[in-house]
Amino acid sequence: MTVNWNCIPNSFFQREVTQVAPDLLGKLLVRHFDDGTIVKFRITETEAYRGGDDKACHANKGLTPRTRVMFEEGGLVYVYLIYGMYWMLNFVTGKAGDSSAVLIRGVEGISGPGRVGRALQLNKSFYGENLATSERIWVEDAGTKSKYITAPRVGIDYAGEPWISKPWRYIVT
DNA sequence: GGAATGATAAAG
DNA sequence: TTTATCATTCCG
Repeated sequence: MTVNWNCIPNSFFQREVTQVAPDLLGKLLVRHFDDGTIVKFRITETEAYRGGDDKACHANKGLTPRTRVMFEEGGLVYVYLIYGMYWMLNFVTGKAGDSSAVLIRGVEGISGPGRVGRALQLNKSFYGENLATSERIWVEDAGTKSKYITAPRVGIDYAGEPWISKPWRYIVT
């Protein structure tokens, strides 16, 4: 069964995270639920988390079992349970060893990254899911380009400057 | 402003 | 083992 014939190839994600993040805006996040229902969400807000120097990126605190997938090649899913109740949805970007990822911060009709995870009924089984081969979650090109603005990222005060001020948050206008 | 709520990581 | 820390959201 090829329900995801239109999914974006992994090569899309294997670029600079600061390019992938704005490119994801306006694209369709597709969720195939266990009961067969397919729902498509238009991505309206993303944030780039760059490996290497960026202290706001989880992977920068050190390679752990949880952040390991970010060191893999782009096109994988990184899900993270925050505050014990919300699953954050991230896409791993870059080549193997780059430890970069894009946080899906908002989709159309839903504001807030925690609510995105709840709407998608995410759980830890999505950790490491490959967007190109998954039959549960993937991304499609909507064929449209969206205008967007940039802004500083949210909720990363612990990272300190200059990372707090980096305009790596992308919002569809 | 502060609580809810659970996995993770670091310390003892 | 315990404790502090969260890429958040909702209620007052």
